[in-house]
Order: sequence, then C-alpha cells, then structure tokens
Amino acid sequence: MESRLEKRVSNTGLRLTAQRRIIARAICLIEDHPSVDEIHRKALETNPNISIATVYRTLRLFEELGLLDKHEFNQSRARYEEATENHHDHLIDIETGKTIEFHDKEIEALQKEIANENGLRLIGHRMELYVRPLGS
Amino acid sequence: MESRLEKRVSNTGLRLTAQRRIIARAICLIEDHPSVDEIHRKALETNPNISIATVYRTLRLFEELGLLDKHEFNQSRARYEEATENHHDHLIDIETGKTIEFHDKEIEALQKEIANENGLRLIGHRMELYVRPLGS
DNA sequence: GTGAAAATGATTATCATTATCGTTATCACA
DNA sequence: TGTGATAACGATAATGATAATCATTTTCAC
Repeated sequence: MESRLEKRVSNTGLRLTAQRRIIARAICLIEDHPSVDEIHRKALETNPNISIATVYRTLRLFEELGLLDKHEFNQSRARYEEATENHHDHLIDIETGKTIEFHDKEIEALQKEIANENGLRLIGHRMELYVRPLGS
Repeated sequence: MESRLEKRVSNTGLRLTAQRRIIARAICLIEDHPSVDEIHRKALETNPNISIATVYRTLRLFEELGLLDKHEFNQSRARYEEATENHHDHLIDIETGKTIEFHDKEIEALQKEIANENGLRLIGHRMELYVRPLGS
C-alpha cells in the first residue's frame, strides 16, 4: 500500500524512483523518529542494494521539500519524522531515547514575548524536555 | 590578573598548569560563548605551542567539573560558557550567532507540568529561541 | 633532587555526513 | 518504441569535529 509520505512525494512532481518509494515507506514503518541508519536498515529489507548515500541524499531532499523534519536531539545522529502542519516539541526519555510529542500554546506565547522584550523577532525555537519514568 | 575561572579551577585541587591557566583565561577574554577553535586561537596568542588536543581535553575536564557549560546550538561545533549557579536559556541571532541569556520561571513551571502530565519526571531541558533583529 | 603519576603535543582514529564520479534509470519527444 | 538529455544511483573517498593513542615532558610529594 502507498504510504502517506509516498503520496506526498509524488505530489511534488519529483521522480518517484523505486529507492525513494522504499525510503518513504521505511520511514512510515518505523516508530518514533528513526535515525538515518535505522531507515537504511529498514530499506535494505525491501531492496538489499540501496546505498547509504541514497538514503542520506533522499532524506535531505525530503527535508528540503518540507516533507520531513530533521531533529538533532543529540549532537551525533540525526533523527527524522514526517512533517506535520502543526508544530510540536518533544519529551525525550534519556534512557531509551523514546520521544513523546507535545505542544503548549502558553509556552509559545511566552517565548514570543521574551524575544519581543529583547527587541527581537522570534523566527523559530527548539525545545526538548529530557525525562525519566516517574519511578526511577 | 587571575580570572574567575582560574580561581575556580584552583579551588578544585586540580593541577593548575600553564596551559589550563591560559585556556581558562582565554574563555573569560572572549565574549559570548566561544567555540573550541576560538578558544584555541585566543590561547595561541599567549602560548603559540598550545595543542588543539589540550584545548579539547581541558574543556571537557572543566565541563565535567561543572566549571563550564557546553552548548550545541548547531550540530557541528560546540560552544562553551562559564557555568553559573542559576540555569538559563538562550536567544540566538540566526544571522550572527550572538546570544542573549534569559530565564523564565513561568515556562519552566509549565515544562515540569507537561512532563508530569505524561507520567514522567523532568530531568533537564534545552530551549533555544532563534531570532532576528526586529527591523529585518 | 627523585620517581611516580599526570599532563601535554603530535598524530592518528572515529563517526556522521557530504562530495565525487562513473554507471544506470527515467522521461519527454521523435 | 527508440533515443538522447538529464536525473538518480551506488560505491567510495573526502570532510570536519572530536576522541584516542603514545612517546615525551612536567608536576608534586617525599
């Protein structure tokens, strides 16, 4: 079945090659913001010849087209997710790396206010909450 | 004159070598969260033989001792600042890289609340506001 | 002063990501 | 349906920040 992301790729008029299709599908199949090599490994299950170079290229392309969001939760290892029209931030379990998405209008209003108080215009932000399960 | 950071280094009982002294001083001399090689360049002005390896080692050491905070505002290039007892976050000018520090209790309370609502304990956070001058 | 332990400098290794380049696939058009 | 221009691919090398290694030098307690 065609994944959401595949559909969006074809809507851009971009060549929907076998590799791009497989990579798009792989991202949808993996839970929770996969890393580049998780995506590569999943893609290899369908086509064992897909190159890591193609994965990097394709992810960058999808990101530039606004189809994917790239996160750098820790300095060395990007993670991707399908872009959604409504922005959100992340809670990140510092043991497992699992994430939970959230959105808080009140915080965002305060952020804008802080920028304005400093004579600046807020263009974007990054907010990550590092957490642990309550009983640990 | 001895910098704040030099004093703090000697208080740890750590050997206050010439290189550590120079690196500590360099950090204090540079405005606004210097990068590793900005610190290295500044240190070279005092001793043209200081190795980049020593700079990396020393910064990591100071950070582990809690004397410095390390920031990864962008994935590729850490920046350091003297640790202060009171935590703060940053506004970052996306053109120049200049930073402004801020602290907002209201936001922090909301962050804790969000973690708790999800059955999680907030351990830390990262919040960066990307900004531009108002008239641009 | 001496010797063990720590620190340094030079260099190499690592790791994620990007660039290169020769080959292959795709697509518009004949 | 064939063809040629162009885009995409795969393999691999290059890059850039940081970490590790190791031989040499410095430090400090005695």
